[in-house]
Amino acid sequence: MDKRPHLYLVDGSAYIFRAYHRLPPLTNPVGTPVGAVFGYTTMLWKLAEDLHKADGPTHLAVILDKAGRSFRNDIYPEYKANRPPAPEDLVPQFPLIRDATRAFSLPCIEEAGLEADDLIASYARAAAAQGWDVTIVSSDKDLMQLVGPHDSGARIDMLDTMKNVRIFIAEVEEKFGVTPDKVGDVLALMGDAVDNVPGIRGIGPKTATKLIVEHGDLESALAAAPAMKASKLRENLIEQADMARLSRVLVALKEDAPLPLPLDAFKLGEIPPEPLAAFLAEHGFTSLLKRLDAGRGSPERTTQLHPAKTVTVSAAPTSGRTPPAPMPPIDHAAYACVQTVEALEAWIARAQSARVVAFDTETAALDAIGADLVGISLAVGPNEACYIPLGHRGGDMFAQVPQQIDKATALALLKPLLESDAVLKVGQNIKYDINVLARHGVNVAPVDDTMVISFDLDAGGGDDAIWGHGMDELAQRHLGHSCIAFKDVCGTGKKQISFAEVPLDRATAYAAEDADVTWRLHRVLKPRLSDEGATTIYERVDRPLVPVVAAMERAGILVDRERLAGLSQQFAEAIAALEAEIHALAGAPFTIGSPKQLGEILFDQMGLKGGKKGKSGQYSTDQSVLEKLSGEGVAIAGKVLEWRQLAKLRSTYTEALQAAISPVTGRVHTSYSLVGAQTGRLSSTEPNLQNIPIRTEIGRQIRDCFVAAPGNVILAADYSQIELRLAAHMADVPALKDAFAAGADIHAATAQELFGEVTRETRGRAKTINFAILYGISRWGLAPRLGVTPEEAQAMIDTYFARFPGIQRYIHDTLSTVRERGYSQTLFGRKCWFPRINAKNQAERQGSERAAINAPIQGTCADIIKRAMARMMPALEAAGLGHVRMLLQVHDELVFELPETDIEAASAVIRRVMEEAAGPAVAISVPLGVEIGHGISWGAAH
DNA sequence: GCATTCACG
DNA sequence: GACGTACGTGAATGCA
Repeated sequence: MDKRPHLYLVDGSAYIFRAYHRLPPLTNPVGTPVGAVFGYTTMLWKLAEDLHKADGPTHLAVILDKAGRSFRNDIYPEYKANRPPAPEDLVPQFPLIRDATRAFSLPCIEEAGLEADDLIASYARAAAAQGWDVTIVSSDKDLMQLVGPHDSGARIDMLDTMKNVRIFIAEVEEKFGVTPDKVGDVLALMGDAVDNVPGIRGIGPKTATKLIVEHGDLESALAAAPAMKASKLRENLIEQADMARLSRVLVALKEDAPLPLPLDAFKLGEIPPEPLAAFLAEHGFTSLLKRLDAGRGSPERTTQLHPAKTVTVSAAPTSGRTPPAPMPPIDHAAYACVQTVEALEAWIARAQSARVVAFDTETAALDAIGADLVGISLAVGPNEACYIPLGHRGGDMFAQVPQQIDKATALALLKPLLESDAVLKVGQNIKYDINVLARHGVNVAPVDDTMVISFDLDAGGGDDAIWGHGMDELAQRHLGHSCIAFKDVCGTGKKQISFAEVPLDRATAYAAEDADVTWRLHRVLKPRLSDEGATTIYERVDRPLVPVVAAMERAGILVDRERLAGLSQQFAEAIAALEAEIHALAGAPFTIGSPKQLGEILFDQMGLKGGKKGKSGQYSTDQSVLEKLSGEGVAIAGKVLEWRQLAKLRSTYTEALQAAISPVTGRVHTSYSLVGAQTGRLSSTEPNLQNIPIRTEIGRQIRDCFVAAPGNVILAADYSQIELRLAAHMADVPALKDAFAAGADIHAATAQELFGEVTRETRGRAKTINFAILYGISRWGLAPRLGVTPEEAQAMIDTYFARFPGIQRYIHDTLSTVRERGYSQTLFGRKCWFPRINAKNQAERQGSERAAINAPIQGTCADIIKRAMARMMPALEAAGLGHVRMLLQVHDELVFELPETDIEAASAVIRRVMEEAAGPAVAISVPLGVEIGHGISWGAAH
């Protein structure tokens, strides 16, 4: 079976305008400006590389605008009339675009009287009609009208090569709030200043979308105008209806233009290297020329990187995704150690022209906020990597300090590269490197993170053990390579040395390998995002979050050390007193903290009733067991519970938090993991600031130790019952949705439905059952929590399902999808894999089923708050509140620090951003409630 | 290194 | 007749 044809239509004219503004003003050897041409050439090169991918092009054509009038000028003379002339140094580049296209031996189409958009539309429709997939290489919003599936089974999508983003229906909806077939209607209402399409005065994108969503299309919106309440909008809609209709015609694409060349003429074959080489040489594009030459000299490498002579379409496999072509094995001897400014400048130039550079920072410790920068490694291709030592010392006080570039000098040279919009920086857990470099005044952007990409592709995956996303594991899994172990370089335990003391040859092998592996992982993993439908979650949710979370970690939070120390002392005294009491009650001293000893004391020595645990043969002494005993009047049980609470609070919180205060900033900086929870939640470590006590009065005192700087307040904003709201929406449960819409107490409303009356007792039971639903319910799980028999629990579950019928359907549909596909998805498309969903072992299988029921709900909640976080600072800045600091995220809560004078203004922005965070990608049919509080401490903010 | 316990959403 | 139970985390502790 042959691969289905896939036509790429390159919007050449639009591209060079963007490239011109994005790229530096390069000139060729004879002084002609060629910056935009270089960008264009690089793009074609990249597209040619995609030949290897299953969704890469089999056919390709470049479409250009022909100078002069188009048929739209006949309809509306002012069309595009207010365009300023092209910049002086862009004009001579237009003809070079044609040269570049010819150099690749690619067809180039232009037609008088037609704009590129019309030719693209006509070709796209013609190709789709005969069952070809089509990718329009452009980001022009007018062309978004074309995106979507075709009756023939083919699909038309778009590719923005500058942002490296695929645009399909979801992305169009994200931009316009409507499906692609309605984009023309929205454009007609809002008009287009650049093209001088009039639209309707006073209507921008927001109103246009709203009108089309409400009324369905342009004519219906215009027809509905007289019935609207009197307003400027109504007046304009009525008065300028004809302008809107004219605009509708102007923005419509001509989809039936005669095709100057038949589709078959666009078939891609070998790209002859000679004309390309001549063109690259003429314009001084030496980096590309070198790659082309390298390709010609070594055919194996040619096939993986270069659009040279061995590249043929027929070589593409027939179905599925093409595995990335093999890369040469890791060769540590190929790595360079950069010790002079000249060598560094050469590497920076290579990275600039490669446009993608993997990099990694080495530090003296694992603390991004405080550790010293020891070196930086870069990679621009497989085995094309270097290490730049910056802070190495001799191994001991007598050894010589190795030759290194001065740190400040090197960073000043690297800064433009690391901050350049035109160069993508790739890292493995790049949040760490962002934070290290932020301390040196370098703001790394734009970035890709191979760890996060891996997570968005494979969360929860793996056959038995859960797959990790650490570099060593990824290298093993995707590259078949075992990385040099850190402990082989620095040792372990007492003999461990700082990376700063590692000799340069070994440091180079280790550090440059990290960058090389990261570069290779990026090459393998990034294309999978679009192949496997993970682009949206990565590009719209997780990727934008990386710098945001990095900034939160750097901000840290102030804790009151003296107050913590006071609590610690208080707890210690109480613990000592309890210890004496417990030993007296037991009749002998023992280690209270040992569940094993405690179990023997309670159940063997004292002869109390209790059960053994399966595997270890040890008595269970957890809270529920001790509470039961305590309720039966066993004094020692209550004392142990009290002892455990205080011991926990002291060791995990009051002591550990004091130790966590950074000597550099005086604040506590947690580290968030973006890949820590399979559902998409963040997790927090060192210290974990997502489990600070709040549920008991005694624990709550610890929250009071998290304070605002003088003159500031802590502001906490919580989504109220968000998981239950999302469950109501996702399972489409009218009774629950109505209750939320009415602002009711949801547990009370549930109690009313289930038990016919609301008392403290029934509300409590309803709350338990509501949670049980979110977690994947079972009669045996519910029964002990309600203190009823499994049969009684089952009866309540049945009543719940009867009253809220959507729930059972949601559970059933979710499970059958997961069984079939192997993964669940959130409303935003985040996948979570469940490899054990069809396990033979019932316990294992049922465990997976419960997790699979919960994952879309918990994950959607995570997606929503992540979107809020990514939008928060821009929204605050727009309101003149850029100094507000977002400090913490606790799953459904965001914590801020701000001057007390800004409480009101900031609250309004924060509430709006959080409430609207699902849109426009997803419309939730239940309001997302946000509760905001503030005070001098985190405790006081609740 | 593993099991147990318990802090949070 | 089992499974021995709610979902998702991280840290401290005791013990082999």
